[in-house]
Amino acid sequence: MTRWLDEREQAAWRGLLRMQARLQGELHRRLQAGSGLSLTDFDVLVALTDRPDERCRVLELATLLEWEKSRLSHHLARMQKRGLIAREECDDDGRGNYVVLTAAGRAAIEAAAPGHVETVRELVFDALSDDDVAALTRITAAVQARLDGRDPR
Amino acid sequence: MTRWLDEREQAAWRGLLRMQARLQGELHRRLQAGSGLSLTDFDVLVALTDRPDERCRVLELATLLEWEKSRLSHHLARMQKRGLIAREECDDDGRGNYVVLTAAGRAAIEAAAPGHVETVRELVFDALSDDDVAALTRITAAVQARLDGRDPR
DNA sequence: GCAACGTAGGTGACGCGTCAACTATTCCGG
DNA sequence: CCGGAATAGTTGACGCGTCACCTACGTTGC
Repeated sequence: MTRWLDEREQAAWRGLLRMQARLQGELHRRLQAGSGLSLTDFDVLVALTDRPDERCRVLELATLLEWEKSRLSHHLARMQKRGLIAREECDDDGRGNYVVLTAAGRAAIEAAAPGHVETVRELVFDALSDDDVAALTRITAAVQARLDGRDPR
Repeated sequence: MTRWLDEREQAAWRGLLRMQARLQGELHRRLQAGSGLSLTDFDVLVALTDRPDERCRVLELATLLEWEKSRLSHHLARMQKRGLIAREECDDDGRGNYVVLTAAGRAAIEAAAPGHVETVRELVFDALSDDDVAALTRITAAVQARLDGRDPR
């Protein structure tokens, strides 16, 4: 027997789906308009900026981002064409490649970041109380525990 | 001056982004594996099933789903090729088209729905308390109010 | 009754993500 | 060392979403 969602659950579920779609759309549009970067470009550039030497092996980057390697490979090819990143050969492993941030890439992320954070704050955190923020952290952690198969409750 | 996110805010934001990506991926994979439908197919079929006569004008459907008309048009073309929906001409408006559910479409959604709901329950609602569900509803509503420009706080 | 405009819907190109297959290198057991 | 397995990364085909543009029909005003 299927346990269908009751009224309260449906309201929450629909709210989540709709917020997700709209929020991502709006974040993407504003970031793109303000800086020419996509949300995914942003994630890649942030990951590279977080490294001390602004370089990273491809598969390690894929792990950091939790992306499939093929998705990353395609995306890096496009970003390279736009001059945001470059590749460097790896001395100790002939198969490997480093992805490195270019000057243009660093400039792009530095130009984009403040506006993006401001948008997140405006659309999300300005709308939430401290309790809401705590609840959101708790909720997202609980769902991810389920996704991990780590079973709480 | 940019108001960067503090620790608590970052934890919540990262949690939301990560949960979003993982949850959608898992829902998609399971639905696809169980029924051959994508999440978007599912949305289209649900919208049609909700109508008394299982038919709907294209642009009205686009409004219901909050999709761009061109996205819907492309998607309907693919679904039509797979036999899930069909089109019918509209008598009172020579430009218009009805999208109608086929027998195969109805069969597909009826086969897919119970498992999908079960997955949502298992991955989300089984992990949440009543308070969590209420908080989630509140949070998603607050963010959407911001997206609407309806400004609470 | 016809020009101007609005509306319903489709199309083509392009960027993106996934899947499966592929190349090139390294590792490891004998 | 050498043959097979594992690993790093790329590629191509295909489905999907967006944007800009297009066609065809309806509406409205003179």
